[in-house]
Amino acid sequence: MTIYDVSEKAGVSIATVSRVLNGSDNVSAQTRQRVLAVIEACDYTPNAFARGLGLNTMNTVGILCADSTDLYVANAVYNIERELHENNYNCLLCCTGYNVEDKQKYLNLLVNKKVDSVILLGSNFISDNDDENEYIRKAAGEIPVLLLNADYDYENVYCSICDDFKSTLQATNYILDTGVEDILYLYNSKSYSALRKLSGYQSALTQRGIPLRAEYMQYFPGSHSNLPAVADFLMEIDRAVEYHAVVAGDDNLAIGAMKFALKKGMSIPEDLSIIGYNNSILSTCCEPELTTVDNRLEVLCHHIVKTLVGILDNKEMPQKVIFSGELIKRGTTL
Amino acid sequence: MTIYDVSEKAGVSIATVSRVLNGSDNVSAQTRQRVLAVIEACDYTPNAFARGLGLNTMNTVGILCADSTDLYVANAVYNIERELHENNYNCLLCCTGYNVEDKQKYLNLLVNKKVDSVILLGSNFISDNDDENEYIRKAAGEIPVLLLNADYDYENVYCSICDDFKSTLQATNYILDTGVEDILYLYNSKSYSALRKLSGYQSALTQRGIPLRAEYMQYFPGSHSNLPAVADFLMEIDRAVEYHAVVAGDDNLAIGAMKFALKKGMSIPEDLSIIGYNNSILSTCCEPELTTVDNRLEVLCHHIVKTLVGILDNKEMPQKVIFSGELIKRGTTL
DNA sequence: GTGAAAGCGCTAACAG
DNA sequence: CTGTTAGCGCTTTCAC
Repeated sequence: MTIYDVSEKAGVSIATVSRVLNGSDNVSAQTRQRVLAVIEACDYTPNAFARGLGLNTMNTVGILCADSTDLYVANAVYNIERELHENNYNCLLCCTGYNVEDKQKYLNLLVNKKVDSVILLGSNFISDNDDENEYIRKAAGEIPVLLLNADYDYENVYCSICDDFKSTLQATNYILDTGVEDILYLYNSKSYSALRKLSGYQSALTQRGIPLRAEYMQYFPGSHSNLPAVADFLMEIDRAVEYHAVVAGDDNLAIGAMKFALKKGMSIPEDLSIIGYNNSILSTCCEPELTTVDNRLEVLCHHIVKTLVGILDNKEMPQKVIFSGELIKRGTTL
Repeated sequence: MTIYDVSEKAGVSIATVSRVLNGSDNVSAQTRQRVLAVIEACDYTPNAFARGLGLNTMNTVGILCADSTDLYVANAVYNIERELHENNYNCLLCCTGYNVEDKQKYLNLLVNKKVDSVILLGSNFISDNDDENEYIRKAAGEIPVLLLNADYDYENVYCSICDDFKSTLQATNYILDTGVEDILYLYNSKSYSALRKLSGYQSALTQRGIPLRAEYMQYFPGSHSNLPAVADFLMEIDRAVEYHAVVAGDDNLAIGAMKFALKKGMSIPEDLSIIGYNNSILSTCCEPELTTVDNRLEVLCHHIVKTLVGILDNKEMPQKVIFSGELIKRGTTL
């Protein structure tokens, strides 16, 4: 069933059918009725590929992420997809893994598939070595590139960011205010966003005149999905450093710290205060429940979709928007 | 830059360009070289829409799920996407929510967008009331429909299932073997898969001559993402029923039960044994770690993709495959 | 308000 | 081995 069949049955030209299909005004009520009746009767739907070829779009946007099972990413995907759908766009989801070349290939693939735009989830898509960002600049030459929680200044690249520096600064200060000064910072990523958090931690200490010490900033090299491994890691470094609080780069690491405390027989928060990041489901599954930073994911996602839709609608949109996180105080802090 | 431009610059016809593009043998090495050089030089890529129109496929498959943030679903999406990508397919991800009409609309949309096939994640897409499954039958009339953990017997519908009945039977027996007989079954869904689990629980009891009692099968009406709410729910029904073990429909509910135990001052597993389902990250975030059922998600996903690729390759594929889960024994059982 | 016809960029059958 | 040409199904200008 094609537009020709419909036009024939309705006794009109294909142009007219196309017009009623696309809601053009230039069709008489009668003709429209007749055409609609045929369409209805035949259960006709226009061929999406032909439409794509003609209009040069299929209303599709690509979502790139390293790992969609990451709790933060999974939430972002969900929020973005639902809102994009409301705006009549569909999502091509791509899980690239953390390898730069794979990311490049995948982004390139999406551009070739002619998505209208692409959203990159997480700052791990931006490298410190700007040569490695060439693939992003290239993509931005073709379609708008939207970044969630990554900062990159370039034409046709738009950033929606939560101020991780400020949030971590605030979280660290919150602990400092309780009188605890020996705070371990535990992280698992060296992305832009991750390093901003680290900076926030450092600034908080520095502002109070507390010297920074390398052994208090621990990088966990494994996967943060392996919770017991995080605890084991802390057990290993236990002789080298003594601390009474940990600020973690995400909730997973914080839970690892809780498991560590339990093994050591330390009570939380009396012996060890802990603050996570992301306000994920993990923060309510433990006991006591985790004090954590809500990084306003819904707001960010809402904004990113709004921006995207605006751009594709040829409106002028801000290239960078920064929101503030919020400390959610629960049981793991004094 | 189109195939015409390339053909012109290479001094050949578009057919020849198309041939080298599609790896046809009928091109001399020289000509191929010349064409490839031009393609390289111009950074030419064929127009995906035109290609789609000609071939009637864009190598896209739709993934439908109610909620991609659900831990089980998130894992499924990830595994399927990665494997599909290896087979040169891309994924249109759709989060429908739990409303039947929305599911219908969304599935219909995908068919109209001409995806090659569609994968439905979770048995909540199949209704007991077969009238509500009409949209699935209709879709199956156009493209292969693959079901993850749902059972539906229909032409062009393929099911990959984990035997939830058996797993839950086994889990329940495991507790019964420790001498505990008053076991609460806690569930949160009435999907096919969920009811199979319930059956497994019931069978285990019945086989041992233990009478079934309605108050021992509790349906939690809220969202299983709200862990504290699960605990509160158990507190509420606490006067009505006394039990020393809970078998839960998923890890979330099990964690809720753990929180409940803590509130009540019951120790796990001495006073209360608990078994979850899915072997999600939640099962290792708690203390003690959760005994749970691994429902072989990776295996199921691998199989579903293999089936899908086979079907689209016109191979004969089994319409239903059933795998067995595995009980992962950890700290919440005796 | 309606129709004819020219693309959109590619694939594939057919002819040579 | 290579070129010609007829679609694929729709949108959109341009006449009438």
